[in-house]
Amino acid sequence: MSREAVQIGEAAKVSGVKVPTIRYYEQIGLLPALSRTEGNRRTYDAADVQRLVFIRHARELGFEIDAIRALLSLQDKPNQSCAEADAIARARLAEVDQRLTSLSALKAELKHMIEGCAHGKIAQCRVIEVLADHGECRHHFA
Amino acid sequence: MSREAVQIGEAAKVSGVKVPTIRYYEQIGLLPALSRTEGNRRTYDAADVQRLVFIRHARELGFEIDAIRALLSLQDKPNQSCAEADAIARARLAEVDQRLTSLSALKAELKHMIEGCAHGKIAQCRVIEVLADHGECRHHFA
DNA sequence: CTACATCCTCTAGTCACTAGAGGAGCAAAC
DNA sequence: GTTTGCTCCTCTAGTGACTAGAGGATGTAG
Repeated sequence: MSREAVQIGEAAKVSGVKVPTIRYYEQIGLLPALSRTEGNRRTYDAADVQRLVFIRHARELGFEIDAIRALLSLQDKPNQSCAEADAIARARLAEVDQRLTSLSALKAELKHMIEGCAHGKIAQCRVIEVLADHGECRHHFA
Repeated sequence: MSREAVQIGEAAKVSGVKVPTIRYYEQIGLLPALSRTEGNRRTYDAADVQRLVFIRHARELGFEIDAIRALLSLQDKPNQSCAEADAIARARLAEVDQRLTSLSALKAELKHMIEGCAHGKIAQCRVIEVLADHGECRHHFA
């Protein structure tokens, strides 16, 4: 119905992506060429804003721009076979799994640190010790 | 006993921090001024290597350089109160918790996508949808 | 019609590295 | 004793993903 097209400031407010970042995303080709007003201002319709929200979420979750680009390319051609999507999804899943493992370990360590700190001096804290000595950690993070 | 002083390559191998990164850390003052050999080569004793391991772990776990600098400064004056270290740890814990929540949700959706993809088209996958619409997510991440 | 917000482009800065050029030190092989 | 080859040195520049600022155009409200 309504051709609700907003300008960049409103798009930023709604999507949660900052104005210069939106322009940056356009520059690197993460957003398609946008329509402009007479006065050369970018306009964003609902789909564009949706795309921005998607990008923000993915970035917050630690996806790199190239991974997001891949996912977006899938979104743009939704009738293809799933082989490609499957490959991308599996790769991301592996990445996510590894991140989860590392973060769980970190969480345990941080809790431990805070508990240790509750009653003492740094000399008794294990923050540094834990991070310096932590034997079973994984070297390759992401 | 042994004044085991190694050169940068060995220090890198043992600590898991790359050679140029070690030099970079020295440059930004994360490592103290190092002793050099006659031929101007950096030498690292056990404590230096320990410090590098500590830094690597902290970086892998998502600590920023400034946070690490703070922790190291605490390490260097270990008789002070823990308040500062505690604050740093608590801040990280909150962030890590949030990240864990988001990643768990994403993992579920990626699994769902892979399952869904086994028999269908991308149109039936929910990853993109989920990332675009995810309502209960938090905007302010770090 | 003048203020003022919002937009435009462009360049440069940030963080935490990473890569490369060009050269010196040092150990062993010929 | 010199040549091969490895590790090291400094220095500059490049990366990813933004972020900040200059300087100017547009669009709206009083």
